[in-house]
Amino acid sequence: MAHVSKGTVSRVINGIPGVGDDTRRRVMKLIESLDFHPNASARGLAARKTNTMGFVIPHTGKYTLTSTFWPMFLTVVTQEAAARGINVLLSTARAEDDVDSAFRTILRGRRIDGAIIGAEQFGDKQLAELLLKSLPFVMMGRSAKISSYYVDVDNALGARIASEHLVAKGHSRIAILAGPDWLPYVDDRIRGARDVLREHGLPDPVVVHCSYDTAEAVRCVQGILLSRPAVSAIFVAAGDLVVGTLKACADMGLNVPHDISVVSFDDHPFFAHLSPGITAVAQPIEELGAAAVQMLVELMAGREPERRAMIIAPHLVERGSCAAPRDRENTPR
Amino acid sequence: MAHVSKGTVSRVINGIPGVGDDTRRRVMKLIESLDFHPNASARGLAARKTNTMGFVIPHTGKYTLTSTFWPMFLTVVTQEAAARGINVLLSTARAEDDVDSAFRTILRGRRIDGAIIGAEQFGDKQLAELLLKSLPFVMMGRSAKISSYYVDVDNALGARIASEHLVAKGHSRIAILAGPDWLPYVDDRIRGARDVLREHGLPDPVVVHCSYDTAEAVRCVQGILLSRPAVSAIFVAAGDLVVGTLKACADMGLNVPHDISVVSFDDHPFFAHLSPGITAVAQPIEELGAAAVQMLVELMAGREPERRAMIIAPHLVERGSCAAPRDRENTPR
DNA sequence: TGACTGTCTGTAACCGCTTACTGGGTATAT
DNA sequence: ATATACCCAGTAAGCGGTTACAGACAGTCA
Repeated sequence: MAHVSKGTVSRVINGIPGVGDDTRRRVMKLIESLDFHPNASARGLAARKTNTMGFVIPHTGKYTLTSTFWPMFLTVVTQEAAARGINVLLSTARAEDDVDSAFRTILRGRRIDGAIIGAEQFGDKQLAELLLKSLPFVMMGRSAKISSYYVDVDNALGARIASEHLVAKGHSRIAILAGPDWLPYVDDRIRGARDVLREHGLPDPVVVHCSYDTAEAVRCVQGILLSRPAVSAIFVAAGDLVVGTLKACADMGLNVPHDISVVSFDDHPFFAHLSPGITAVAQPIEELGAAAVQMLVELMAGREPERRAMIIAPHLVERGSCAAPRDRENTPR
Repeated sequence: MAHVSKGTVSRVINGIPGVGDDTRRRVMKLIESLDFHPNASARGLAARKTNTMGFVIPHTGKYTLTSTFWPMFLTVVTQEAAARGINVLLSTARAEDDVDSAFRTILRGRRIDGAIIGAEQFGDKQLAELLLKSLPFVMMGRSAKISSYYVDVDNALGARIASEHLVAKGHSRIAILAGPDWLPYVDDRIRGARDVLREHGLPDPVVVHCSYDTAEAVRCVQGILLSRPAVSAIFVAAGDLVVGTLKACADMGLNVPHDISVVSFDDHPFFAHLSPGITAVAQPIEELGAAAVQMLVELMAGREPERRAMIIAPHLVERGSCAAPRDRENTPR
């Protein structure tokens, strides 16, 4: 120490009271001019906290960060975290095995103070351990397997909004291209859409489940388009399936929105620039990210968040992919 | 310790020789059954290494992870790192300010042992500091401002491949939609394309620089399409500009590839599913990621990498967006 | 003026590991 | 049998902070 003592320096760095104003100023200046930065490991050891949070997302396809949701969510989370001075450790574990090794090492090694986790990521085993070790974490999305703190978009509401939009345009035969059927939110979205149709006295939608693989989406949509009675609109219940849907329509010579309308659950920057622009139910990504980080921060500070779940409403972004229906019954190809 | 000593345990955990086989086995078993995981901070403190690397990328637009390159690259890097037991700390700093605060804290706080950095990310100041503190790092992409270890795709070659493809199809009037002109690789790509045209005795390409914003890309391409003599093909020198390009073409009623051909530098999963599929020069993302991590690992281990730069060749993925030219001179709109 | 109180700063004991160094055994050489 | 060497395992000194506790000093109050 240039002038004074040691423990004191620690106090000023951490903004702990009980330090004279002049002393504080002096030390601050020294720190500044020496460009001193405390060693993270040492602080972590002594204070038992690393100021780092983990971010764990499910991997979809070859490149896990290629979805229409996670990359943007990650961006927001990173930013929110940075604003609070906390770092983000990224984990894109693939197999269960990886989760069980890499992730455990991170957790048990106290490399992070908490985590934000994609709800679909874990079976009960890992989550049980998380809870066991009482590592604070919040899930993105509700999990069917475990009850914990989480943030989520109002999936049912989003589906309702999309469906109402379709119904308002005059559609009555609607298909839903949905994600894997074991995901809670997929169910919620289907239910929301079905409810709307029933309320309007319309027939239940055709529901096709599909993995988040574009090629498979194409096949699924082909199936939908070939089905009879023909549907006049498709509610694509996940942004990752949009491109595949458009592809299938184009391949069949169907014009969107002329021959068939498309609404997406999930928005993405480039949706605005496709032709036509894709009408979408946009997830409130900023809010979701902020809420997740906020909640996690509370948890890490040992406080109890106000609510166990933050459900945020999505909103419709109307572009050009929905129009009034047109009879396609007699124009197979 | 259940049976034996302490420093010994450390030795077996770190696989340091000088430990009897039986002892080693015994300790291992104990560790296993106790589900013991050493504390990362403590190890970091004592060993002066954190087994964590930083990943710093430039932010483009609102969501920094929305580009056609970085998300996939990040995925690969994360995976490669995980395979070597090292963690990835993500930083998506926005302004220079952030870089100067958050990043310094991370670096100087020895929170990471090394980093992979987007070359365009830094002005000389930060890089100078990095070098100063001798924090091992490798850049993704060559930087005009600093000489350091880096991996990069062969930009000129990629541009040549794209151009040769166009020329082979019969195009002679070609436009290049390129990124910001202060980026070294943008220059390389333009140069590569121009060289090919010259070699074939064709006129120099029309070059338009553009930020990585889709709306701006649309405007730029409109300008290109309106220019006379009309071009018959556009070499989109960055994947992020593809959607905007297609949008502009569609808006003008131009069919791709019938009225105008499009090649992209950068491939992306969904390019295959657009109509038509986008013919693209695909960056060898796997190799780039692997090379970057490999290089960084060498550096972190205090070894000297074989080469100062790893330049990897891209390859053409031919799909449907390029066709033989057709005279568009008399069909303005 | 002496006792009491409150504020500010120094002291030192960890935090949980790594690692250089020391020392006890056993095997090999003399 | 004694000396030399080698292989293991134990010992303890940090690594660079945090923090409970103690102590010094100045101000208050009677």
